[in-house]
Amino acid sequence: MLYNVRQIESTLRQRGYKITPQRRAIVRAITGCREHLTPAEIYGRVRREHPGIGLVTVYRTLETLAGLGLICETHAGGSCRSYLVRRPAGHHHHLICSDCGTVIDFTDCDLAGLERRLAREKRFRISGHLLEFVGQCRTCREAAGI
Amino acid sequence: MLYNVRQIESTLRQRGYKITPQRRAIVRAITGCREHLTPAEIYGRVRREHPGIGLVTVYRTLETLAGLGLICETHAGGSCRSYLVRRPAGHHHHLICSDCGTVIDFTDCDLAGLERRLAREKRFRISGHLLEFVGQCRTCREAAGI
DNA sequence: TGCCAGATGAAAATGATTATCGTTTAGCAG
DNA sequence: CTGCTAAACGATAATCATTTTCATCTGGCA
Repeated sequence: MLYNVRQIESTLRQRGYKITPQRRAIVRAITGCREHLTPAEIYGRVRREHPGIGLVTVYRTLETLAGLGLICETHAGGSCRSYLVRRPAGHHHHLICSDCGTVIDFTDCDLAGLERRLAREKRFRISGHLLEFVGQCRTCREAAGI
Repeated sequence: MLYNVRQIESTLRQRGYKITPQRRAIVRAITGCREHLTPAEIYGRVRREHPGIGLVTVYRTLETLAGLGLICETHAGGSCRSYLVRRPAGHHHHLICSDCGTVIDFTDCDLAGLERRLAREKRFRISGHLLEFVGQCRTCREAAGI
């Protein structure tokens, strides 16, 4: 289950954030795309229908949305640059295609056992983890095979 | 087991890379530190004993060393910026303290089952994964507790 | 309808990384 | 030991993502 425009706007309102045309456009761009997008890509899409918007506004809005847990980021795929992204609902991870950049989410990671063991052995209080698989998606594998 | 200066220089030589005083200094800085370092930090350390060195050389050398698998990177801790780092020997992961930045390596991740399942379900050919735990190390936990 | 805190956009600052290019040098051949 | 050459270096500038600043604008409430 992914958040839709209405849910995101409702959350923003509840937390005292104003609903501006810019924010609406950014939220629509993000929810309207199946793939993860960089801030620059989101800026490009939003500009089509909202030419006056500033890149700064995109950054600010993404930060706000990420802070509210409405969108999330990736780190692996190619360069480590902060890839901004879509909307989750709860704990999840990414499966990233190294060729085309498609990102697929998955939720069940089953790291509790490992986490417990590490916490004990290394004496850490573990608060979270980052897990990303990188590989070649079906489409790219078939394209490469030809 | 971690690579030492001699092993790294030997690998460089074998692959046809020249051993320059700058590379020596960079390798020494990296192997001489228990923690992960950013390119800027490495630059700072190397400059102490080799003031004329350029930051560009640090970047070039780190790229070379990473390409040869002699050093590795982190991504999680705080900002996603590419954290350059120490030397591994084989597959491993990181346990990062969110307070002091200490990085501890661990090797056994046991993700084979999950990887197989994802490959089957999502039709990916998985080539690698990134796994990092973030938490509070013993020292910082005790310091915070006081 | 008017007000004002919060939001915006332009422009500039910052910080990391990469590209360019003329100079230097490691390491090999002689 | 000496000279040669490809590789490496350092200074500088360019690029690119992100953040800061600040004057102006506006969503949403009184």
